[in-house]
Amino acid sequence: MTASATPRPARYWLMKSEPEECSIDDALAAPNATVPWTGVRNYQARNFMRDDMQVGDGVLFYHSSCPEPGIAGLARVASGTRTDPTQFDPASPYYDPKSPADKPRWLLLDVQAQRKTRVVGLAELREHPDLAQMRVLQRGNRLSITPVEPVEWAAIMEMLG
DNA sequence: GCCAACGTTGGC
DNA sequence: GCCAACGTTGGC
Repeated sequence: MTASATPRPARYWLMKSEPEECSIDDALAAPNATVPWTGVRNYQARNFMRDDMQVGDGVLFYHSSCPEPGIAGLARVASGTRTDPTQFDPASPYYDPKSPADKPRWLLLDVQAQRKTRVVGLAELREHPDLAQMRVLQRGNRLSITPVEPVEWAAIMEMLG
């Protein structure tokens, strides 16, 4: 008899992307609306991908470093991790000459865009009491991937209607 | 363009 | 292992 793995409850994440590089529109226009999440160069964010994110997890697609920063769409984790090839590409802005070819430092996973939303900006997010602890709203937050609590996800779904 | 916050680097 | 210097992020 085979032990059937009990799927863990869905988790939720916020992933930042500069829309000039890959906007929610760009992701939706990609084949199968799926894009490889290249360029993560922070160990904590990498470890989230490697250790905690699973196919099917919900993703808030966040636009950063742009005129209207905020949540701009919904997506899902669409693959497990694999080597991020941009770390070995000298022409890439994400090139990491210190990453050993036989032991790559950096990983990526696929993200499948589901839909574009209205932009929910930081000011609006800060108004919601359930979001007071949200990682992306904390002072000095710089992580490009952060966990989102179920209560926070629910509040944002409600804001989106 | 400013600047606060944070992670990384590297000398010691 | 400490910690100052430096580079990057990212909202404003």
